[in-house]
Amino acid sequence: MPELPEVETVKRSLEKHITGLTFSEIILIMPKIVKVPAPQSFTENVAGKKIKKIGRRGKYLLIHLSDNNTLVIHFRMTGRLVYSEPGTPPGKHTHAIFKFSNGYELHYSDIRQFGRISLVDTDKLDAAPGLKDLGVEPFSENFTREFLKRELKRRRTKIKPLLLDQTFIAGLGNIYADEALHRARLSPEKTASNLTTREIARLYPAIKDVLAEGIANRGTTFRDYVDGMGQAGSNQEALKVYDREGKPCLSCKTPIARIRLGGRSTYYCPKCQK
DNA sequence: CCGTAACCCTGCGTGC
DNA sequence: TGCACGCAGGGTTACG
Repeated sequence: MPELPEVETVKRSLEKHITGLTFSEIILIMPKIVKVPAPQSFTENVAGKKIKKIGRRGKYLLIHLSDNNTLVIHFRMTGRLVYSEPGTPPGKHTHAIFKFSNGYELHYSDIRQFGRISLVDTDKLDAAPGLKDLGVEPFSENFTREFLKRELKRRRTKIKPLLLDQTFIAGLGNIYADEALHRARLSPEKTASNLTTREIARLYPAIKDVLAEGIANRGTTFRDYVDGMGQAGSNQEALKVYDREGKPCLSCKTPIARIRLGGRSTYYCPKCQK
C-alpha cells in the first residue's frame, strides 16, 4: 500500500522519464476512478498537455501540466502507475491509459479500485478535496520536534491512530506508523498527550528515519506495490514489526503481537514498546 | 473531541 | 480449476 516512501519512489522513478512529455490521448477504461471533472472533460483536458513537473504531497502524486492544471493521483491500496512500452496491452485491472506523443504510455491500474484521479487547477491545489486538510509534510521544515511535542500534548487519542491521521502528519500509513513506534520503543496504545519529552525525542527522529529508510529501499512491496517503472521495492526486508505477528522481535525475541487500533491491524513488541 | 463502523472492492486464506 | 465465506486495508463519512 503506497504510503509516503512508495509515492515518493513512484515520483522519482517517473519524473526522469516523463517530465517534458506531451499527452496525446487518454483512454479511460473505468470512468469511476476519475473524481473530477466529468470523464469526457477529463480526457479532453489532459490530451495535448505537456508534463511540467512531478510532485508529491503526503500520499498524493501530483503531475503538473503545462496549462496550469494538475493531475492529482491517490493510489489508496493497490493503485499503480507504470511507464510502459508503446502498445502494451491493458491488464485485467488497467483502468486508464495515458498515451504520450512519443508512443509510450502511462498505465494506471488498481486491483481494488479504491484509488482516484482528479484534474484540478494548480493554483487551487491547496484547496482541492483531500489535499486541503492534509497535515504537515514529515520532511518539511514545519515538522519540528517542537511542533510534534506541541501537537501531541493537546491530543487525547492513542498515538498509533493519531500517526495515521493524515490531517496531522501527511504520508504515514499502517506500515510506517508501526515501524516508527517500534523504533521509538513506544506502545501504540499510549495516549498522545501522556508522552514525555524524552519519549517524543525518540519518536520524532523515528518517524523521519523509517520514512527515509523506506525511500532509500525504494518502498515496501508486499504484493502489489511497484514504482513508476514497474520495479518492486525492498523495504519489506527491513521491517521490524509490520506483518510479523508471532515472529520473534529482532531486538528481544519476544513474539510480535497484533492488536486492532482505530480499525487497523497494529503490530508491536509487548516487551520493547512500553 | 474521540471512538467505532460502514463503505468501496478483489484476492486470498481457511474450513468443509 | 471446488466452493462459500470472511478478512484486509486508506480515506471519507456517519453516528453515538
